[in-house]
Amino acid sequence: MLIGQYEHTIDIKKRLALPAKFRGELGDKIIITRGIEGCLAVYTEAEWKIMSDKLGALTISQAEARSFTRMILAGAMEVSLDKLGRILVPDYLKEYAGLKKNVVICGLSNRLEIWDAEKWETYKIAAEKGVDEIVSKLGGLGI
Amino acid sequence: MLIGQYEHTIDIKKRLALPAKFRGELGDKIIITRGIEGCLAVYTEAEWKIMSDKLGALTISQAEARSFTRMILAGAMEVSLDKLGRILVPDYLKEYAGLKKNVVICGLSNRLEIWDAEKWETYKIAAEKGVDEIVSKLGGLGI
DNA sequence: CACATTTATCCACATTTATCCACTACATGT
DNA sequence: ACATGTAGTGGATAAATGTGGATAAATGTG
Repeated sequence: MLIGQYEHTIDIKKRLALPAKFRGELGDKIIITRGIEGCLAVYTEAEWKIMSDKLGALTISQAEARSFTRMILAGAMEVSLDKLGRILVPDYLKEYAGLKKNVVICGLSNRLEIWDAEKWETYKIAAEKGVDEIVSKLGGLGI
Repeated sequence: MLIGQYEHTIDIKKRLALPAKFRGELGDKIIITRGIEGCLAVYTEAEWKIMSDKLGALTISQAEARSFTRMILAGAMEVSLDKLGRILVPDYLKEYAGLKKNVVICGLSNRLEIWDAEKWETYKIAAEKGVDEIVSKLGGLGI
C-alpha cells in the first residue's frame, strides 16, 4: 500500500527521484497523468488499467465527461524509472501542476500524487482544519 | 488491549521508544498517521487495514473525501520498531502534532495516541472536568 | 550528411537513515 | 541492602538514499 509523504526535488534535467519505499510496489514502468486539484497522478500499470477502464465506462454523451477523459487520457504518459529510481517529468505535466524545484510526493493507497511544494502547503493547511470536523461528522470512524 | 499512558522523550534523532507493555501487541511494524485534536494515531497493520477500508466507504462530498483521505493516507507512514522498540517519527508528523522533547503515549484499546506533553496536559485538565458531564450523557450506554 | 540539442546511462558525493552497542535509572527479588 | 534484570536514553558506526554532474547515445534540423 502506497502511503506517506516525501519532499523531493526536480533537478535541472527534470528528473525526480521517487521515494525508495515505493519502488518495489511501483515496478519499473509507471503511468503519470493529470490529477485533480492541480497535482499529478502516478499509477502502476495494473492500477492504470483499472482507472482507464472506469473512464471508458463514463457516459460519454456528456461534454463534461468527454473533456475530463481527454485531459486524463491524453495527459497520460508511460515513463520508466532509471537505475536510481528517478523518472522524467514531461514538460506539459510539469507546467500543468506548476512544479518548480521542490515537490511533495504523496502515497494514496493505489496511486501517488505529485504536488508543487508550495501548493501542497496551502492545500494542507486548509485540509488539516477539516480533519476534526469530518471525523466528528462521521462519528465512529475510530481515528 | 492497549491501555494506559506513559511519558517518553523524542531524542535528537527523532526516535521515540514505545512502552514495552505495548510491543508484543503492536508487532514490529506499525502505521502512524494524523489523529484528531492535533495528536498522532498509531495502528497495528491489522487495525490499519480496518481503518483504510472505512476510508474507502466514506459518503461525504467528493472534494471533502479527497482532502480527508489525503490527510490520513498521505499523512500515514509505515514505520518499523528497532531492536529496542523505538520508532522514527517523520518530520511532518512531528510538526503536525507539535511534538517537542516530551510526549505522552496513550493506549486507546485499538490504537495508540501520541501527544505533545504540554498539549496533553492542557487537554487533560479540560477533559477531566468534563468527565462527569459526559458520563451522565452516556448514561444509556450502561457505562 | 553534419551539426546542435536533447535524452539516456553511468558514476561520485553528501546527507540521511538504519543498525549496533554502551550507559543509566528504576524495579524486583533474594 | 545488594545483585540482577528490564526499560529508556544517548551516541557511534555502517549502509542506503537522494542529488548533482559527466559522458555516451539518440533525435531532430538545416
